[in-house]
Amino acid sequence: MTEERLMDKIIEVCLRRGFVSPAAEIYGGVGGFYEYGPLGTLMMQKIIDLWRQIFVLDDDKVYEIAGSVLLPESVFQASGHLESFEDPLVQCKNCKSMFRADEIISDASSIKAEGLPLEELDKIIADNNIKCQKCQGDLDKAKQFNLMFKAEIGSTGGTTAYLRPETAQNIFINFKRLAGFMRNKLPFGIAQVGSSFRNEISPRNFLLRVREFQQMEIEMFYDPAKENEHEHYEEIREIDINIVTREMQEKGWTKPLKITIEEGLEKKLIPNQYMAFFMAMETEMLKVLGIPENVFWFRHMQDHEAPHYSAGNYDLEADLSIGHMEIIGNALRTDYDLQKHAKASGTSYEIVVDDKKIVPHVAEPSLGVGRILYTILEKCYQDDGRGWTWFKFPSTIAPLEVAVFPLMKKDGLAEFAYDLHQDLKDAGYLSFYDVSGKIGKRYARADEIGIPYCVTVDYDSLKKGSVTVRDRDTMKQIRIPVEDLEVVIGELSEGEAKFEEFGDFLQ
RNA sequence: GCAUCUGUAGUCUAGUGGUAGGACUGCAGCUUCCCAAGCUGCAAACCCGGGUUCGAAUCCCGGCAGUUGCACCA
Repeated sequence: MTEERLMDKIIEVCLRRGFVSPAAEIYGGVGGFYEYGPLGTLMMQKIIDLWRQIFVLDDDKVYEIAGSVLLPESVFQASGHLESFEDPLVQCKNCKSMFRADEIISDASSIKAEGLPLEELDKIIADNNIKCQKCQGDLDKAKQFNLMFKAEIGSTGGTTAYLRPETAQNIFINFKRLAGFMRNKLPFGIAQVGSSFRNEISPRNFLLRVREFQQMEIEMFYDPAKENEHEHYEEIREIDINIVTREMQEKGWTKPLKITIEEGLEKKLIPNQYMAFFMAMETEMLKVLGIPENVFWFRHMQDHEAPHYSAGNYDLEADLSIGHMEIIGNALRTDYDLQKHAKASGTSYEIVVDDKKIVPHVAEPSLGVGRILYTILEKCYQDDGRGWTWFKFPSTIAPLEVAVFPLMKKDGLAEFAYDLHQDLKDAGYLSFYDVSGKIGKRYARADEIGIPYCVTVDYDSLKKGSVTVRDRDTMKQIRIPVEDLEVVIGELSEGEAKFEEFGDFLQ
């Protein structure tokens, strides 16, 4: 008997219960693309809503935009993506290993081959008799591997364009107008949520490595001279975060360091208050989403791991069943992008601060919706060993928040229950009504998709006007008057009251 | 991308060169029924294309998709 992987169990539930499925499945599918079903979409919306509340709506200085997904080549020429996305690769004819052409050349000779055209790379490899690093076999011709999806705009194919590999570029290329909207006063942030595309060589691991993904990003613009004057610093100063420093990585670490934001800044483990703010809020957000604090941390990435635009990356990694996985990227982009676009376009991106002209610096939290969703699924997945499984979602993320069942279909119970369900929906709850099958099976069906509370209408409901409420995680029940139902569900969902506060457990 | 193994109803599977069974799920109903376990009935599948063959879902080739390993991952 082989142990079934946790990821496989989660995929199975996702397919069967309408969370996520492969794109174009009836035509054989297409690697790296997924479609969110009814429950997956509800969860995705809840993740985005929570992010928007925390990072955008709660902050007067942050506004959200919706930019174009397809952008002309000039944007990526300036941003540096064209250059760093197009790696020339060579393949060994014998063992089929792939190498980066410029790297294999610089390893084997003193020639700097970065950025050279393919023909020259081929010539250098031939002239210097460079062989495969593994088996000494002959190398095939170099070819470009482009991680951006290319498109042609116009019926005659006049303009080359690319699907954006990150949402951020929309914000940088609109900086002038956005700064104008913010009345040219720093600091301010521009947020965006939407699809980005990367033509990954080998998509793998379900939602974790995909070619189209939803990002939630903010570009926070600030004066680098005031990088430790964040408006909300006092509110986050004492929040605990987990961190893995570069020093720890060199020594080999087993457990992340738990420190307060304040300590992190004092010990220079966090570069500035803007990065600190995002790290604190991300920690809080994941906890609200049902991901325990002890399974994720911020890792200060090594220089060679950081993106081309970053002066320092503090990625949030989670401990998943398949290993450590980057869920959120926090990049210190400095003035890299604004300078690049200002120069390439001839637009001035300077802002006057204290009578001096500066180009703002940028701190960027980039959160992957799919990766966060998968992490929630994995961390909330419960298995009692008898083949019963359920998701222990908090109400904040549960795709459906309450289920209403009649104990039986007859004697008016069904009608009573259905009206109750409608009332809950009118009150704003994501309610689910089910009459099919036995009551126990309906509880199981609700548990499997993580509905936190089940309300059952029985004969006492008709006689005495009371219903039972069942807690998913303990399977315990209480009986409450029907008129209290909305308030009780509301307080339970908000986490304002404990289940047992509303009545004695039945049986 | 290379190598490897794999691809049968919604899910998990059995199976033979002569077009498929099961379990669970789903649906309809019975059972006065509060934790998926009773009964009846219904629905539902051989990844796609080509080849070999009288005949292939079963053999071969190619594609697509997935697993694992390598490589890649701004």
